[in-house]
Amino acid sequence: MSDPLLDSLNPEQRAAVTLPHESALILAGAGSGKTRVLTTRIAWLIQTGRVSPHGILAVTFTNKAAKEMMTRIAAMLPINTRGMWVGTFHGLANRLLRTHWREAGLPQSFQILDAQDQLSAVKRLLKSLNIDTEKYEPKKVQGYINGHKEAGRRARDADAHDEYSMQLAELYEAYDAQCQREGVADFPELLLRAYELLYRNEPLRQHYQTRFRHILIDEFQDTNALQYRWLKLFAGRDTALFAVGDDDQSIYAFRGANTGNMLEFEREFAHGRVIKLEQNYRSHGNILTAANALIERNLHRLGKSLWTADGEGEPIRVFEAFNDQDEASFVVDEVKALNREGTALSDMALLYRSNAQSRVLEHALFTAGVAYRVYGGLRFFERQEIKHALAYLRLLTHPEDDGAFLRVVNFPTRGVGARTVEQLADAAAHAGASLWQAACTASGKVAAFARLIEGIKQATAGLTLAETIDHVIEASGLADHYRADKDGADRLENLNELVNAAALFSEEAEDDTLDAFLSHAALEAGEHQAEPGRDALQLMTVHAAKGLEFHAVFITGLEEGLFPHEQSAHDERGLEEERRLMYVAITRARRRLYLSHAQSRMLHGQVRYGFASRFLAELPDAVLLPLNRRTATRDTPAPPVPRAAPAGHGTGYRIGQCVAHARFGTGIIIDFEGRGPDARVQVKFGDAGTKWLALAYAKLSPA
DNA sequence: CATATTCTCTTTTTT
DNA sequence: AGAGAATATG
Repeated sequence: MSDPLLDSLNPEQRAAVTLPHESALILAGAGSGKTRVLTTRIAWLIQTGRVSPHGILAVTFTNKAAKEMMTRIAAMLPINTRGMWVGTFHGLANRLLRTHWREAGLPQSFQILDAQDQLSAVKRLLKSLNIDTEKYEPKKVQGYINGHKEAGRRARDADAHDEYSMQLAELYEAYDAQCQREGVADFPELLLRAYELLYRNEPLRQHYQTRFRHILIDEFQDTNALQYRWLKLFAGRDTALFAVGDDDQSIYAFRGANTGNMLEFEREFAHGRVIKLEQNYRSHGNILTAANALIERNLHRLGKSLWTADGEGEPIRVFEAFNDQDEASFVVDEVKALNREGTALSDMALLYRSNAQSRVLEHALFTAGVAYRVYGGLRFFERQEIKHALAYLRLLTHPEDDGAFLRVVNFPTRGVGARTVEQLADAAAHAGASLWQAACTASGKVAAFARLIEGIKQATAGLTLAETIDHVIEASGLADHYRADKDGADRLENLNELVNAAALFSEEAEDDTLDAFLSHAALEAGEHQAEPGRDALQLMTVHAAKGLEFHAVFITGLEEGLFPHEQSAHDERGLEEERRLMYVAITRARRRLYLSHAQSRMLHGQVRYGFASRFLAELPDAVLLPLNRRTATRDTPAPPVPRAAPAGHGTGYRIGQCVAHARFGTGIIIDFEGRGPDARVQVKFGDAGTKWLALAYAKLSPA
């Protein structure tokens, strides 16, 4: 029997899509059609009448993935998908809490704190309790709180044995109390609250457990402890869980993702029903050979090996540059050549381990006139001018929000300084009231601010969302402030863009209240720099590249200390995660892959000398094509000789030079100090690390 | 109270 | 190098 949904699937994919009503784990390698299987499964379940859209819960990690899933399902099924719950963990938790806010113990219009907001809330708490921020760093406290929430632990469940941990637990408790008082919830709180809601509320739990007959989870390897418990709670006796993931692509362990959930899931739910999707439809053979060889070095994995029906394809090109600039110019040349041969710029990606590395690359691209687009960095709803405008809006709908109050009480400056705010905070604390309430009974400039907000509230009653925001931007003085600022043009434009975003939101969303828009802003921070339509080279970190694919991929900065990053290279777990990251990077490429490293590069304002990444050595030589120094032609500049590094005051050594030591082996001179008999050099050795050596004693020889 | 200056800290990041 | 925060100065 032929079914158009299933015809184009391979046997494993088809088996996964048509699994009976039981839980199962799908181990889906990179490029094996993971999303396709997930969406086809949903379409198949509905089309064959096994479940109505109402009985489906599909969870992803990013908004992008959720949208993609919706689009694909809609393309396969000509029915309305309204009743289906498809979204991110946080989006779905938010939906649940908005519906059952009373049972969850939240105010109806509770606000969501993003990571920035949360950090300032923590700082504010520490300040109000007179806590030494040297000893209890705000970031650490935030990490502590989130760590516990993500493990499903409240302050009372935190183990506190010594003074330090007891204090942390108390801070956690006080922080939650502050949030409750102000009617706000941070990201992990959304999940924990939703979890507790269902956990404690039997009828509600039963309702959802009966309703969702199929729960499907994407990128299962990225779930943390709380998310896993969350899923278990939603699953009733008759619910089938369909988890799709790839342990080899787990790159978020550093923020709590637990690959162990996959093993746990297999034991608890799948009972051995595991389907491996190993046929890769993306990359040519050599690229997969390299990826497989690399990932096999990891000991902690479920085991899986990609293969392709395509040919070997081209070898992987490896380039060693003198320095970061040389590397960048190599990339530019290759990109231009590929582009001339017909590859669209947008089908090529430039990947790096950390955002800071993009600068040099951008500079070279800009100079060469190559269009490019950088992903990452500040996103729309995270910009300060946008956050200011949103804070005014939050104050309108939810005056108890002290965080919002503090953000804008003196922005634009209206003569309310730190001193005044402190007094206000004292008054509020005494009266057990919010800053807003205290402000309403105050006099002078604070009272003027309160009148301003009241005035805006009245003036915007009955206006549409976009009109309201427009009014707020003008009446608050934000617009004037940025108009007066000579560098404010961009910010002003962004504020206009916010009004447009609101208008668009009103058109698309079912619920276009101010509260809904604010949730939207917090949960979906917005595209990075939406500038579609233009053909541009894609620049991003390896993390940001997960889930994407390109004709040609450049992985740059393959040096020890950078990739693998030195922070992670010390322990086995960190190193395995770095290796998975490299695996993700390699498997982004369809046809052509470039790996480059530089002998030296500017880092934190100074030149650093590094060795080639160990990951390069872990790839089989047979698939690599070392590109020797480009043959200098008339129009290429002479190869940059390691720049006239400060000579070692006539000692015959210079920075950047390779030397050999009887005991430590070979290394590179990275610093120089003193002169004459006291002269010392700092040498970075391959195995022995970095050492200061006195030239008078150490027997060094040029290598 | 607002603005200029110095100091500090730099992995990855979604929600 | 460069941003953001803490701190000194007008």
